[in-house]
Formats: sequence, structure tokens, C-alpha cells
Amino acid sequence: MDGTHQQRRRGDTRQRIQDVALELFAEQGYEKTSLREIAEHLDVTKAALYYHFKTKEEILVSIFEDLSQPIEDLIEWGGRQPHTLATKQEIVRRYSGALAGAAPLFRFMQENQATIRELRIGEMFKDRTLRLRDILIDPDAELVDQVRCISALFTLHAGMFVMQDVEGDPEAKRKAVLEVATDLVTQAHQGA
Amino acid sequence: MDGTHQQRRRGDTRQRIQDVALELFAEQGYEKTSLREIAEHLDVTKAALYYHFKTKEEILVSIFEDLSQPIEDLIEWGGRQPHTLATKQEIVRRYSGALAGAAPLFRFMQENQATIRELRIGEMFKDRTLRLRDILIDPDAELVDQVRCISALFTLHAGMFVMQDVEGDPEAKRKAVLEVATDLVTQAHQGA
Amino acid sequence: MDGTHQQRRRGDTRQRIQDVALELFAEQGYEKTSLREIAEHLDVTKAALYYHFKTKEEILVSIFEDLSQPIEDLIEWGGRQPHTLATKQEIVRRYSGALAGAAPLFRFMQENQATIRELRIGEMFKDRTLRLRDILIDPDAELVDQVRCISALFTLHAGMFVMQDVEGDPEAKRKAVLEVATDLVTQAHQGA
Amino acid sequence: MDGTHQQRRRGDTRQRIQDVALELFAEQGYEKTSLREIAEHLDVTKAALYYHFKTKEEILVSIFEDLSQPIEDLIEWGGRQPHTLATKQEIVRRYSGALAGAAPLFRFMQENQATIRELRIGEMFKDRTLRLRDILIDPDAELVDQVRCISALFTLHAGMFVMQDVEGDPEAKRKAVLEVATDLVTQAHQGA
DNA sequence: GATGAATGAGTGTTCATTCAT
DNA sequence: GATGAATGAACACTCATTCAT
Repeated sequence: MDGTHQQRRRGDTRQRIQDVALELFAEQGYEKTSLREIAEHLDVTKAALYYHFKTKEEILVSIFEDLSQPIEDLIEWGGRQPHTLATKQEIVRRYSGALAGAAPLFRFMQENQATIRELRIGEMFKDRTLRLRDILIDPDAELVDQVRCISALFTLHAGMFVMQDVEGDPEAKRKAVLEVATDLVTQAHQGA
Repeated sequence: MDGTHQQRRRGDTRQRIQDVALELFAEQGYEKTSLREIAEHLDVTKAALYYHFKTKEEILVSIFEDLSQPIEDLIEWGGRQPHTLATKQEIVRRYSGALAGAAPLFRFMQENQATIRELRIGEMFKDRTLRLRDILIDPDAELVDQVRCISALFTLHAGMFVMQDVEGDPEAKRKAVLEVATDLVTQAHQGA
Repeated sequence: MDGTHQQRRRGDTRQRIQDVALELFAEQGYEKTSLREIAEHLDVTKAALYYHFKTKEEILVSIFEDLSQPIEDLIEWGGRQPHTLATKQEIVRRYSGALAGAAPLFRFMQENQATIRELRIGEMFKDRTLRLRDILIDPDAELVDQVRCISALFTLHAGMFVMQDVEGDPEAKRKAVLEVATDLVTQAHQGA
Repeated sequence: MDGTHQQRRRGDTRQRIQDVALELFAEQGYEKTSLREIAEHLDVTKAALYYHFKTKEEILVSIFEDLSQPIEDLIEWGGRQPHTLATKQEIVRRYSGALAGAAPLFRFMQENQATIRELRIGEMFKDRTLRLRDILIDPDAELVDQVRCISALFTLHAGMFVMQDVEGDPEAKRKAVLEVATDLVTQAHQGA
């Protein structure tokens, strides 16, 4: 007389909203996903969403905050390490894992840059990216080497999504992407 | 009694629409740019836009077609060449130039991927990117080398925009980006 | 371990709702004040309001009933007196005091006439005002004298609020308002 | 084959919106009148309203500006006259006429004070009222006489609406109201 | 070559209210 | 004596698009 669909779901609506929203945001983009659509997928009314979140943007912010915490942690950790090659390689390695762990979010971020720029998470994301860059890049290095680091970052970010239509086992692809990124960072470090 | 601002502009409204639209699309994104806004910037009515273009999407398509013709040409040319390293390097070199020549468009494309995917130019762009990839990538190459080529492409695409907040002369930066991309393609070619 | 803010407040929530509601109604108007706002000011949930009052309107009605009882009493008293000038003057005098004693409520009533007209208290208030008028006005008097009485009433009502941006001691202003109202009623009585 | 309802109405939509809006605003209040309601009365869509006015508030502002121009003119005229009793009496006389000429607007203003205070016309109206007061009131006069002038103003404003449920010919009532207001101003002037 | 006027479908958001707990 | 979760109806407003002139 218990454990029904309805009952089990009580209390987890907030989480379900985030799940569905991220799915739809990643699939269709932020602007093209309406709150009506999210609500319908969850079989609740639009107003229910507003019980759990103050605005549409806040849904996105909450998803971002929840899912990108590991990356925040990683950057903080990286900031406290010496700027050696080994550290940089380790950062890249861990970053690759962190990105894979929140793939839908990062796919969304990459494909909705124009939108995100105007949103609160735009600042947060930009800030994070810059801190990450400052760890990897030596400001006195040659321009080419700076580009190599940026390229490494981009390769990691974009890798997953673009590789989707390349044949092959996902984990193998991730490894390959990681290798290229590591190479780039290593070359950049030695370049100078 | 002629040659005034008004008079000189007669006949070039279509072009002016494209210019303003691209500027706004690149700045704010496609969805967040309304036809009202475009019209106001041009000091004409929304209805005037519809004299020149059938839909909002068509404005974008026309911009894309006009500005990306050099790239279309490049890919066609590349397709007819032997798949040697020299060819690949030349492609990368020319591609870098072509991207720089239509920077606002490509910035727009990169920042509005989610939107573009649903639009006609999504197909066009994807198709082009795949043809370009097929020229650079040897399907029998190791996965890592395939990633290197993709990374080269991405470095070219993203390079310009991300590099904006790195200090240094724009042309120098473009050269650096080109060098990294060329390196990647070269390594990929030799890898096998 | 007792007598804390929390503890002392137990049991007086109903009263606190009325206080906060009146304050907000008077400040922002009835329609622009939402139950969410009232609840937040009290640090309870909206649902709590519904434990104490059946509807938003009932909150207002209860405030009106509680605060305007002295006026109800006055009018009843007035109805039982002979319609002499002395009675009229006494009514005006007492009315002035009664209004001052529930100033926020009457400020609210005056500034939200359109809203109130559709509410239950609209009828109550109108009814009261008419009974009051019938005591002051001789139906056979000249039109001008009737107007004088109505004007006296209005002067009393509006006096307090409009006088706010006139310099001077509040009690002095009330006295002045009362004097003018008394004059008007007196002139009206003698006019015929 | 012309002069139909549809045809004759083309071009006067803006005016019709103002008319219907004022009617509904005066009847039900500003907040309780929705744009849907206004649109339905006119047999157009809500969006059509937005072709003619930028916001709901702007509809109200435009009505206010159009209808209260005579009063603005009157106040300006009054500001240029010497502050004699005769001037004051003339102002009162003209003001009475001006109010009667835009009765629905002023009924609306009086019954929606709380709402108006937050709107742009709140400032405009308050500003006007103060300038009018400054013409009628001698700042060195006794407090009672100042009240008399304010009372005169209020009598004029409120007179019309409250008098609605007094029997008698409207013009006769207006005359009576005017007489009482003039008396008040005259007494105030001689008081000092 | 362009405008004035309008539409239909949609958006995000807010509200008073309900009810099981 | 109060909350957590939700609803249904409404709201002001915006959009791409149309079409007669």
C-alpha cells in the first residue's frame, strides 16, 4: 500500500526538476527550453517549478553549482600546488575525469556560450576557466606555448562532444583526448 | 543635391540588414536578437526586413552563405588534392586565413551551437566540417592522431575568440594559433 | 528559559498578521500586497495565514471590524441623539478623534477606494458613511449646506494625510482640521 | 461600399484604446483591469495594444497627459497672476470646470491613489497639486486658513463623485460645490 | 521598396488558495 | 498551530510573421 510512483517521488521533486531541465537544456538549448516543457515532462504545473526555484535562471545556476563542484575543488587544489610539469599533467588528468563526470552540463555550456554569457553562470564559468588557465600557463612563456595550453583545455572540453561521431569505445576516446591534451601541456612546458 | 546619406543607401538595405544582424547575432546570440531590434538599429520597420528576407532564419542563412563561400571553395579545392602532409598543412594555413576573414560569423557559430543545430545552417556547417575532417584525417590512423587533427581544427576555431583576453598583437596571435594547429596536423600525419 | 521573543509571541500570531497586513496594505495598497509578502515579514509560511483567516479579504475585514468599532459606536450614539447643532458639533469632534485613533486604516481606505468598492468592507463603509451623513445633514436644507456637511466629512478624512507635508505639530493640525469641519457644519446648520 | 464599422475605425485605434481603458480603469481600478479585458472590449488582441503603447502604464500616462492639459494650463496661468483674492476665486472657478471636463479621469485618480503613487503619473499629479496649493495658500497664514484652502481643493475633487448619490441636477450640484469651495478660499484669505 | 496595423502563439512569472501531514 | 508541496488561473509582455496599402 506504499512505495507507489507518487509516494516514492515525494520530496525529490527539486532533484527531478534539475535532471529534466539539464536534459532538455543540453538537448535543445536554454532559450528554446520552456518551463512549460520542463513541467510537462515532470507531470507537474509550471507553478510547481516556482515553488522550488525562484527563476528559470536559478534552475540552471543550481545545476551548475551542484555538478561543477568537483571542478571547483580541483582548481582550488591546483592553485595550492607548485607550478611544475607534474602538477600540470595531474591537473589535466583530473580535469578530464571531472568533465566526463558532468558531461551533459559541459556539453550544454559549450553549445550555449552566447546565452550563458548573459547569465550569472557566465561569470562563474569564466572566472573558473581563467583560474585554471593561470595554473597551466606560464605568463612569460612564448605565445605559441600559451596557445598550446589553451588548446589543451579546449581539446578536453570539446573532445567529448565532437568525438561522439567518431567510431570507437568512449573510454578509449577519452584516453586519446587526454593524451593529446597532456602532450600539448608538456610541449608548452618544455618549450620555454 | 545627391550623394546624401539617405540617397547613397538606397539599394543596399539588404546588405545593411545582414551587417547589423550579424553584429547583433554575434553579440547577443540568435535567439536573443529580435527582428525589432535589428529594424530599430537600421531605422526601418520590421516589415521592411520581410521585403528582403522571407524569415529570420533566412537572414542568417544568407549571411552564412555569403561569408563562408571562401571556406566552401577551400574544402572543394582540398578534396581534389592528394592527401599528403603538404596538402594538409596548406589547408590548415588557408583555413586559418579564411576564419579570420569572417571572424564575427565564426564567433557566432561557435557560441550558438545549440541554436544552430536546429537551423538549416546547422546541417550545412556540420557537412562542411566533416568534409574538412575527412581531408585531414586518415581513417586508419590511431585514435590519438585523429584527436590531434580534430584538436587542430578546434584550436583554429576557438583560438581567435578565447585569445581575445590574452595580451599581444592579433596577427601575432593568429600566427601562434596557426603554428600549433600545423604542429598537431604534422604530428598526426607522422604518428602512423 | 522562558519569555523569549519566540515564546512571548505564541498565541498572538493572529494579531501580528493584522498588524503587518495593515502596515503593508496602507503602504502599498491592497492588491499590490501579496500574502507571500505578509508571510515573509512575519517569518511564517503563507499557509499559516490560512490557519487564521479564510481569505485575504477576511484579513482586511477583520482589521476593519476591529479598528472601526469606535466609529460604529459613535454613529449609533449619534443616531439616538436629537439632530441639534450641538449634537452635530459633538459628532464631528468625536469623529475626528476616532479617525486619528485608526489613522493607518483610514489612510488605507481613502487611498484604495476603487479596490474597496468591490470588497465586503466597501458596503460596510459606505453604509456607515451614509448613516453619518444622515445625522449631519438635514435633507430639506439647501444644496449648498448639504455640500458643506459632506465637505466637513471629507476634510476630516483627508485632512490627516494631506496635511502630512504641511509643517507643524500633528495635534495642532488635527485641531485646525477639526475647527474647519466644525465651522462647516455650523454654517450648514444656520444656513437654512 | 465604404464607411463600414471596420473602415471608419481604421486609424483611431489608439484613441479607442484610451477611451475603453479609462472607462475600465475608472470603473474597476487600474490593477483589476487587465489588458485582456481592454482588448476584448475593443475586439482586438492584446498584442495590438502593444503596437500602440509600450506598457500598460503608458496607456494610463497618455490618458493623463491628454486629459489633464487644461489643468496644467490653468496652473501655469495662475502662477503668473498676482495672489489676490480675486485670482484665487477665479482659479477655483476654472478648476471646477476643468475637473468636470475630465471627470472620469479624476474619479479614477481619487479612487486609485495607492496605485498611482507608485506610477509615473503619481509624481506628475503630486507636483501639480502642490503648485496649485502654493497659489491658493499664503504660507504665513494661520494653520486654520491653510486647512480651509486644502479643504476647498478637496471639496472640488471629491465633490463630484460623492455627490453622485445626492439627488439633484448635476450642474446645480457643481455650482453648490463651487460655492462652498469659494467660500472656504475667501474665508481663508480674510482670516489673516 | 517599405510601412502601419495587427495577430496567434508563446514566454517567464505571480497570485490566492488548498490540503495532507 | 503551522508547514511543504502543489495547483489553476491569471498577468504583462514579446515574438516572428502577415498583408493591405
